[in-house]
This record gives sequence, C-alpha cells and structure tokens, in this order.
Amino acid sequence: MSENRVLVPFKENGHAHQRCMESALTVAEQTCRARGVRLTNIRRRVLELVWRSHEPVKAYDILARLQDEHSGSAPPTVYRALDFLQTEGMVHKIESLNAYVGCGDPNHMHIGQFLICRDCGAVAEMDDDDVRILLAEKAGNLGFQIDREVIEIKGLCAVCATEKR
Amino acid sequence: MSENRVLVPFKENGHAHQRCMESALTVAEQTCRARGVRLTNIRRRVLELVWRSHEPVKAYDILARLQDEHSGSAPPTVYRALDFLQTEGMVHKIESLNAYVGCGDPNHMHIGQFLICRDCGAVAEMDDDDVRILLAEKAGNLGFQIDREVIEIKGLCAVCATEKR
DNA sequence: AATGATATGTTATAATGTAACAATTTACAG
DNA sequence: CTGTAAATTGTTACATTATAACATATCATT
Repeated sequence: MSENRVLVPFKENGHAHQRCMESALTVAEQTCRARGVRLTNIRRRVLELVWRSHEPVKAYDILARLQDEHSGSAPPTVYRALDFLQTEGMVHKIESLNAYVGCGDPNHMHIGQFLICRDCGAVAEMDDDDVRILLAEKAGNLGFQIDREVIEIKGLCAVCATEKR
Repeated sequence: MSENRVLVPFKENGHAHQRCMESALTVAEQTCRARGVRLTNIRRRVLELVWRSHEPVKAYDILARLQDEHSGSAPPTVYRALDFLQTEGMVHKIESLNAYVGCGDPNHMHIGQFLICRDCGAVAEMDDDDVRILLAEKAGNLGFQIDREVIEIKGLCAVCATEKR
C-alpha cells in the first residue's frame, strides 16, 4: 500500500490551531509570490476566515464577518475571493455542504478526499493515490476518463468515537 | 477484482430509454407496495420526470413541468417528492450539481459512485465494493468510521471520447 | 361516518450564488 | 513620474436552490 497522505488531520490533542492557521497563511503568501499572483487584503482575510477552524465555513458566514470590518462587502466580494483561493488550490469547496475548507497543500495541485465528522463537523483531507488509481481503473473499465473527483465521506472521527464511550 | 457493478450504464447504441424508464417506474411501484409506502401521483410523476433522461435533473425544472400540468405546484411539492424518493432509494442527489438522477437499484439500499460526463452530461452509477472497501480501509487508518460516501467523478464518457476523434 | 395519520396546498422567506457595469487600484512602459 | 491597460473591488440587482410554518385535503382503519 503506497500512500496514505493526510494533508489536514483531525484536531488531535494539543492541536495549536493558531499556529496551524498562521502556517497556512504563510504558505499561501509564499505560494502567491512564487506564482506572481496577488494575495490581496480581501483574499488574505477570507483565507484567514476559512482557516478559523477545521469545520467547513459557509460563504455567507464569511460575508457577515467581512461586513463587520468593512461595510462595502457584498456577496461578490466573498465569492470572488473564494474563486481565487480555489483556483490557487488554497481552499476546497465541500460540495455536499456548500461550504469551504482550507487546503493543507496548495503547492501540489490536487483535489483531495474529505472525511467529514458528523459529530464535531471537522474535516480532514486525504490525498491518496491508491484511491485515485482504483477509481481510475474502475471508471476506465467503462471507458470513462476522469478529469476530477468529488469525494466527501461522512462519518465519525476518532476523537468523537472515543468520547461516545 | 471482485465487483464492477454498474447500476445505470451510459447510453449505449440502441438504448431504448422509454423501456428503461418504464422499467424503473415498475420497479418503484413494486418496491413501494412491498414496503407499504405510497407512490402517490405526484411522487410517481416526479420520478418519471427524473427518469426522462440520464442527465441529472434540477428541482426547478421538475417544478416547471409540474406546473404545466397542475398550477398548484410549488417548490415544496417537488422537494417533498424528491425527499421521499431519496429516502426510498429511488433517486440520488448529485451534490456537486444540485440535481437529481434515478437510481437503477432501489431494492438494495446504497449510495453509489457517479460518473458524470462533461460533454453529454450523462451520469452512470456504479456501486463498487472494491472502492468502498479501500475507502473504509484508508479512513480506518485515521480512526474514521464511514457512514456515507459522496463520490462524484467528472470526466469524459466512452461515447463522447469516441466522437471527439 | 369518525378519527388519526399521511400527504398536499399555500404563502412567505431563507440560503446560496451570479450578472453587469462602475470605480478604484496596481503594475509597468514610456 | 505619468499615462495606460489590466486587475481588483464596489455596487446594484437578480437568479437559483431550498425550507418553515400552517392550512387543507386525502387515506386507512375503526
């Protein structure tokens, strides 16, 4: 079994989220600079708000916070920033929740596989080649060529499973 | 390779959709009778409209057709019927499209894996145990117990790939 | 026919997302 | 440093998707 890459883990004991978030922001800044694209104030702020927790964040929740800070914010403000961040691989949309999560690895372009806890709402991101390979093979049996996968798995994370006992 | 079950195939040569749809309706009626739930006129009609093609159908498109036939139809009419049909396993929602497709196998409760052609828009449904097992294993490595999977794969189907040449 | 459960009708509104065009800011060529 | 084009943001309006809440009707059973 080759890969079990975990890009964004579930919150473990002693998870220092402040640091986790700062690191994501730093990587984002470096990546944008390297690519010659602009992480403007709005985009940066939206990325921060997405990273406030490991739960998926809704566009209109982001908007509400932006409006607290700057009344000129409107839906397009948020959706444009989210579009940019998704294009640059810094944010993923969770389609089944209409919500957005920060990506742990913007440098390596990919679309991950998400594990979503039904209890705490946290999301972990995997990027597993075995899964990708198997799906490509199964789809290939039907003559189907894969462009892009949406894989969103609902269930119970280890922390919540423990607490249930 | 144990399973490569295809519940709803892509439209192949000579696909007689009229028959395909009638068969789905018949199965639905039998299933409902067996379960003691009611496939009312509205629900039956919504199921027919979902099965009009192999492309995912939008709730408000269904609504528009219902309103042609009966002016008393409103969003809840459609969403209630869709809820019922999803609960009974006769319809699946494609989360990434906000649209609905008929299920080829309502008797065996499951949530399939969908292949969505970017060209013709058609959707095929697989229900593959190998995929399910691998995902369960990978998630299990993180201590995650799976309840439900959303797997929606975008790409090019065999028919459209052939036509491209 | 009376009753309770299920289903539908109806109105209103919430939640999510985009179009279109104006104003501003930025990068950078001259 | 200034003019200009490109990129970004502001602004208004609207489109799309979905649900809440309560009234009415229909169904299954006594």
